[in-house]
Amino acid sequence: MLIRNFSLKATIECGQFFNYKPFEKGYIVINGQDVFYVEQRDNELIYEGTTKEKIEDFFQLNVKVSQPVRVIKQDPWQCIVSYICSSASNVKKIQKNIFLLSEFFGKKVKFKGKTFYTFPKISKINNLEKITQAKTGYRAKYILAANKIVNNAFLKSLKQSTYQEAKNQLIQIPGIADKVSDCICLFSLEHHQAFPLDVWIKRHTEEMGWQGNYKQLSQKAIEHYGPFAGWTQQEIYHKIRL
DNA sequence: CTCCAGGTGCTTG
DNA sequence: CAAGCACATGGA
Repeated sequence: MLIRNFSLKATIECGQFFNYKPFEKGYIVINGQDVFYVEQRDNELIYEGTTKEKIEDFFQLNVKVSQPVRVIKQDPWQCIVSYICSSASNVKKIQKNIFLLSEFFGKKVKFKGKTFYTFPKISKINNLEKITQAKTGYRAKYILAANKIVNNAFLKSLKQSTYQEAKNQLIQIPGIADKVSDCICLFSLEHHQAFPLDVWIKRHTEEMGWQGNYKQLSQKAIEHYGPFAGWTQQEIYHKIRL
């Protein structure tokens, strides 16, 4: 598949998505129940174990934004759990949480001669002791609560909601507030304007001379960067972290 | 040993 | 509202 102005490495590793493992010259990606392999060769994207349609969906190739770091569209439930884990943590530790949760509650699959685990389906992450064993710390009780609240009806409603409505539903889940709900909106619900404000991005808004609380800063960003503010946020975040 | 990490919840003023 | 702190865990 041909793809220009794109960096698979930057897109996978920039901290928006956690459930991957470097493999051969590319990555094994685990998105919900899907396990597949991707690799970039110049302007070409090679994949195995999945379909063209799923690759296009995952990297949102229908979105005509041309930049090295693309916003990934991940499985919403996996995204919810991942970002509950993200508070006061770091990428490496979040990955550890996700890998362990998958091992304890997910399904074992063989792919390219190795063993992997799919992300647990909704309602499967139902044991507080095991969730704690996944090194999730004080977030364990939030994950358990999320597992109770999130069901098919919740997800269906979430997918049909506007950005604001989705945020309102997400913050009903303990462990999810302004920042995490924005991450879920941007990284799994196609709300491209969502502009997650973490410690790094807040520094950027200060440099822009913007002031106010989370909601006010978020609105400023959307006014300034437009309907794809979230994609700009990823670029800014990537540049700051380099 | 202390500090802090892609925050959030709870308690106070 | 906004400020201050606790919260598990692991790396610097």
